[in-house]
Formats: sequence, structure tokens, C-alpha cells
Amino acid sequence: MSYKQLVAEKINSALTQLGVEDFSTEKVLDMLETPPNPKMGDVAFPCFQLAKALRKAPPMISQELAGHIQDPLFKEVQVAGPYLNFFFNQHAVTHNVIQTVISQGSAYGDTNIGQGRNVPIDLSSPNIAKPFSMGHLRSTVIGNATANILSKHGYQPIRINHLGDWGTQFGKLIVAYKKWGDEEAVKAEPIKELLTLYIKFHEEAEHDKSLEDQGREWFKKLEDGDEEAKHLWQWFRDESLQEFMKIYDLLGVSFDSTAGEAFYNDKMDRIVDLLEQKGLLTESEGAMVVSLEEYDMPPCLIKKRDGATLYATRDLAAALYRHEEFDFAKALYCVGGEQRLHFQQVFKVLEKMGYDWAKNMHHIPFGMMLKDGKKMSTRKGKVVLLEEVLAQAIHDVKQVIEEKNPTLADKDAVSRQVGVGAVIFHDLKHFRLNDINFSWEEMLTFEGETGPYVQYTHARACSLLKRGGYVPGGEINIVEGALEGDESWAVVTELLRFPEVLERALEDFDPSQVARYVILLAQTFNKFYAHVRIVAEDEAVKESRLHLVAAVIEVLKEGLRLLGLQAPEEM
RNA sequence: GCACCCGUAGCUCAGUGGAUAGAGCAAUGGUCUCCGGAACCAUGUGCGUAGGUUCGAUUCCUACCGGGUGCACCA
Repeated sequence: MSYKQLVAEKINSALTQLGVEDFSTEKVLDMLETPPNPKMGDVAFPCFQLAKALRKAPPMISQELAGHIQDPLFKEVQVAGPYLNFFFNQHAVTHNVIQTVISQGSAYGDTNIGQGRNVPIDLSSPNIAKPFSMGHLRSTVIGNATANILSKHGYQPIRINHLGDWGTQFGKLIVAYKKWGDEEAVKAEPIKELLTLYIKFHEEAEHDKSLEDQGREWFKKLEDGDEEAKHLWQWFRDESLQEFMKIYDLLGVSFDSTAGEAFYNDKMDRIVDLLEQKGLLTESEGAMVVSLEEYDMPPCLIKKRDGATLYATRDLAAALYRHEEFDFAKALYCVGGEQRLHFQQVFKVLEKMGYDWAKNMHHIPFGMMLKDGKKMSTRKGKVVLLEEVLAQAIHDVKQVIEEKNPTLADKDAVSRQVGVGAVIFHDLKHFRLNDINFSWEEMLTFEGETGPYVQYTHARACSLLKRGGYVPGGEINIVEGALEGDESWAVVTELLRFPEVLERALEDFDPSQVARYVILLAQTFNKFYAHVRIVAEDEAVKESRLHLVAAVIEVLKEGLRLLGLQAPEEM
């Protein structure tokens, strides 16, 4: 049970004594706040809302409540005008928190909210035959961290890389390859060459309008099983996926499925038939659509004039398939905010089909990665490649290591962990919905609110344990006076917050909560480190302080793991 | 034009309706024979504008202004 809950229960029983019945413990818990300044207490209860029920001024209410609350857990219950401020018995809480964190280890903060139920989550989903740009990083790392957070809460995430391996663009690519392509060039540098062809196609299409039609024609052939088209498509896909896997390895992201859009090719007829049966399909301007007029939305396009399917058709088929295959508790789509309308439409169509599980589907949108304040465009060749960014970050980290810690054992491995960590963390610390303006300078900063800062703090804490000769597994004894300053108490209250942060991160599908938390914990710990001599002369004091350090290490490591970062012990 | 998202310090961003709105970067100055200086400490005339709801609004609602994104055969 959390301390806040205990406080809420105490307040609730005091309220009952005052004759207030309709305030549940849960409601009180919801009203509890953290005071703006630690000097004002650890938990605060504002009494404004009680004024009506009790017909008294809030300051009087807090005064009366204080008289009914007593518990060894509280050092003091202070009346501050309309607020009731609780000061914890620091020694007891400190001991308890350290005990809990160390005994639970990486399981600290776990819940069983998900009860083992499946949650397919759509993430990364790059387009085949296009380079993996900084833009794709967002979906990949936000999705991966969200999946980790789900699993922390007892869900079974299923990471699906819904590859963009189907659609008219492949018709265009086939046309471009047949016109200007060269087999050897593609084999040598597949993505680069395919991108060149893709760009050339769009340049040529400016003058030659028939190219677009040819592209559509070839995609139709592909859907109809034309041998030549299928062969080329398979080749493009294999080469591309192989390139992507290098990046995923570096990022430490793996998938349970790489079934992309093409996977649903043979499942399209069924969804179209179902829509037909349910009388939802109507013809409009030659295309087949589901009207969503009653929701003030444009119609959802199911089939093009030429009979080929569309993005929405494939997502509908995928939704049906996932429901049948996984019986999911939720289904998540970690896809950019530009596609809000698309997902709203797809979800509404499923609702109209009578599937009440559609309400468990969520689009997790995020802002765009911009360059110079503008959208990166693959077609215009204005992209920053993730591969280059990662390589540069790793290179820069290695230089820092050469300078600061030249005797480090495994420099290359650590450079990779820290360099990649910097890039992932930079993305995750931003609130999802905001756009991120790409800047090399910011990306390659390793000081302040960055991944390396947190990793550094962790490494430094680890080296304290070594220096202090800390032996894990022993009984946890906290001697009086060892952990009583503001600095250590601040660390303890941060550790206390971890489970709350994780719950909010789950509710909002928001890994940035965890990223922010981990920065704050690192900052708080670094203050403690700078002001308190941890490896002290006195053996018992040293032991006590090292226990706190060990607890911080556990939480930092687990926080970083959830975000998809490694926590090296030295760097 | 309609819909959605975002406007907080010079810059990048936090901020679950509550008590004096916070970090980082950049800048300047500093840090005990100091456990890792990728650190710590010190320096801050800022919530786009105008209304509304509320005991109380940066937070909720409405309008406007500014930026972004969508709006039928691309994904």
C-alpha cells in the first residue's frame, strides 16, 4: 500500500468522526497533493471542497481534522490555513522504502492491472524501399517503451511491425525500376538505389502524367498475383528488411511480428464482403465507401474505382485479424498524428459493423520530426537518416570516453549503449504530441537533461557501491543520523513516487512521464551525492547510505530499461 | 472554408483545478587533501489575447490571434 493511501484512510476516518459520510477514501486520495515546497510537508490535503458539506471556513476544517489524526507514521500534522500538511516520520519511511525497493528489485512498481491479457501494438512500421529516417524513430521508440510499460503492468504486449510493404507506391517503384533501374546497383546499395528511383519517378511524373497511371496499373497487377510484379516486390522487401534489422539491433528493439500490409492481401475480400452483408458499403464517385456522415466525418474509402484496396481496407482487415488471433484487452497504434482522421474513421467503421471491441482500440498519435521547422520529405530527398544520427552519436560518445575515462574496458560497447541512449532519450523526454525540431547540436548533447546524464548518474552510483565494499543481500539497517538531511529525504520521496509515475505513464500511454521521472531522480541523487559523504568513516553510517544508493540504482536501471536504454555500470 | 493538435523564460521544454509557475541549454561567477567535474552551487521583470465557469484557472468552456496537420481513390 502506498503512503498516500494511508494518509487518505486516516483523513477519511477523521472525516467520519466529524460527520462527513460522502467522501470515500478514493476521493480523498484523489484530492491529496504534493506541497509546492518540501518544507511545507510531504503530503497536503486541501480543505476547500469540504466547506459546503460542513458549512465552515476551510481553515477551521483543517484545524478540526488535525485534532482527529494521529499515527506513528506522521512526525507532525500541521495546519497551514486551509491546508492540512503531513510530515512523515522520515526514519521509518526511509527504512521502509529502501527495504521495499531492494527486496523487490526490478519488480518494484509492478502491478497486475493487465492480468496477462494481450495488447497488440503497432509500432515503427516503416515503408519498404525507403530509408529509415529520424521520423520513424518516434513510432519505434515510443511504441517500444509503451510496450515495456504495458508489460510492467501485467499486460502481454505484442509488438507488431506493420511494415508499409503494400500499396500503389510499389507499382510506382516497379515502373521506375523497369524504366531506369539497374539490378547490380540495387544489390549493392538497395535502399539508396530504390530511393533514387522513387525520387526520379516523382520528378518525371511532373511532366509525364501517364506515369501515375502506369504505377496504379502495376500495383493492380501485383494485387492480382502477376508473377513479375510479385518477384520484384519480394526482392525489394527482402533487401529493405535486412537493412532495417541492422537499425533495430542497434536500438535494441525486437518484434513479435513483421506481418505488414501485404500480409492482409488475402484477407481483404472478407472485410469487403462483411461490409456488403451489413449493408454499409455504398458507391460514391465510382469508389466503394462507408459513409460516416452521422459522425461529421468524410466517408471511409474501401475500394478504388479500379477495384484495388486502400489503406483503410487493410487496417480494417488487420483489426479483425488481431481481434480473432489475440482476443486483445486493447489494441494500440503508435502512428503519427497526421493520421488521426484515418484511425477515427477505421474505429467508427468497426463500431458500425457492430464490434463493441472497437472501443478498446486506441491511436497513440505523436508530433512530427521537423527539419528547419519543416516536414522532412522522402520524395524531395530532404531526410535525416537515423543510421547517420546513431553513428554520429556513438562516435561522439566514444570521443568523450577517450577523454574522460581512457582506461574503460569495453569502450565500443559502452559507446554504443550511451550514444544510442542519447538519441532514444532525446525523443522520449518530449511530450508525445509536440513536434520535435531536429538539431544535431541538441541530439549530440550529453549533459543536462539527457540519457547520458541519467546513465552517468547510474554508473557513478555503481562505482560508489564498489568503493564502499557494499555486499548485497544482507539485512537492511539504517542507523540514526545516517540519512536525515533534506538531500537524502528528497531522494527517498522520489523513490516513493516511482509506482505512481508508472501508473500515469500507462493511463496516458506516455513514456515521457518515465523519462522526466528518471531525470528528476538522477538530479535529486546527484544533489545528495554532492552534499553528503556517502562512503563515510563510520562503518554503520556508510552501510546505511549505500543501501539508499543501491535502491537508487535499482530504480534508475528499471526506469531506463522501460525506456529502452541500457544502464552500463561504468562509462 | 471545416476539423484536430500546439502557443509557458533568449532557446528547448516540464507543470494530474489549488499555497511563491519550474528544469535543462546558452551566459557569468563559483565548488571544502572532493566517494567519477558527463557532476554540484549561485544569478530569472515568462503562462498568445479577450471573455466565461469556479471559493480558486497555466490547467476546464467560448471567441479571436499565431504556428502545424488533416479533409476521396497515397500511406
